[in-house]
Amino acid sequence: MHDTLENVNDSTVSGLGRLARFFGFSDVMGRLYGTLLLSPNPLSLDELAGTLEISKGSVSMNMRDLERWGMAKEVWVRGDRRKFYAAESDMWQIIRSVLGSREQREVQVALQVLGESIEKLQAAEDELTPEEQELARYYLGRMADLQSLFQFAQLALHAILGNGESLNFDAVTRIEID
Amino acid sequence: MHDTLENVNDSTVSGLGRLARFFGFSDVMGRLYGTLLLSPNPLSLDELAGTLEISKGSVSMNMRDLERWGMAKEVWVRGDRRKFYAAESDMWQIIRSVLGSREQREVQVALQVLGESIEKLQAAEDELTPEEQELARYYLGRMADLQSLFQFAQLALHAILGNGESLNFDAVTRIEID
DNA sequence: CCTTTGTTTCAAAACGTTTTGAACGAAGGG
DNA sequence: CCCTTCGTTCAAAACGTTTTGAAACAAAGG
Repeated sequence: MHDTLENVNDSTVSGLGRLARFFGFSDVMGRLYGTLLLSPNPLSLDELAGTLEISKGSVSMNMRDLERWGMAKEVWVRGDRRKFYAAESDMWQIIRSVLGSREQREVQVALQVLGESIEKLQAAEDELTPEEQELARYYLGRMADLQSLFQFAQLALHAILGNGESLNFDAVTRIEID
Repeated sequence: MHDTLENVNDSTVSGLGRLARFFGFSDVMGRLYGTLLLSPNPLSLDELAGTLEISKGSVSMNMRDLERWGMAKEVWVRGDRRKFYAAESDMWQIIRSVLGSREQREVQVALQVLGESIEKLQAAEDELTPEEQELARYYLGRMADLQSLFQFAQLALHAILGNGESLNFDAVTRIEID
């Protein structure tokens, strides 16, 4: 295969590995996704293992995760018993899937815990010594700061995720914050 | 100290550890920041090591990183040779610092690499066999997909970072995507 | 200067994560 | 049925990261 094609393939695959890492996935997941993305045809487990030079076991486990996140799907090839995989090509859907389930839940939990902390601090006021009361007030101030931060994150996520519409990248041209 | 105060402290500190991890920092950095955030007074290196039950060496190194990212600052106490630290309380500034330098650079690099790949593919067209040409065209399609994705990320970062104005959380109320 | 107190550095150890490969299971085909 | 091919699982090994603690260093104060 021509050098240029190989170079482009390499840098894309390793770049997607890096991106996967950044989002808290494994490097291998990103590389598998990249390999599939740059393959016009679906690839078998053995082909993936061969191309990336990793064990079949690793491919098997990581492909399962990729499927769980909707980043790849199985493709059935008539008359072939093997599993073939293709990359999910709608990247916006992948972003939505990750931001919408994982990230949104994180923010949700954080806000929940903060809310509970605030309630507990307020409820306990009577039992506190004067010094403790002062500290409790201080804590309440910091809790409020953290709350604003996570509320902002929630707003940003909602804005990006929209109201359930699928969103074409090329149509995304303006984001505004007041 | 009252149970409620300890519980709130614990969950905040460990929550910030989690958040730090999420952003690719060390757990300890987040916990140190949390401890400082919930302390009305600046804390010394030994107090931090004692509170979090980690070694002084670890505190020393992680506090340096916190300072590098502008998440904490030294506070000089008259007549005391020790270093005292306080959390940077403007969280928006921290977000700006992280998104603006680290994340933005990542996106920048990705776009750069993609651009180069596209150029290389176009430049090499003449040297390719017909099959390779077909693959090259396929690659160009995928490169374009990735480009849109990173361009979107760039837009989102710009929107959040604004044009250099400092941004009050409570004033952030609307993000729009068309 | 020397001592004391505080901080930084860094190699070794502890720890956690990822990868492997062999064993097992499943699913045809002969 | 047995044999072959493919996929999955999981314990052990490899690997990478984080933590520690001791030694070096720095900065007063006596």
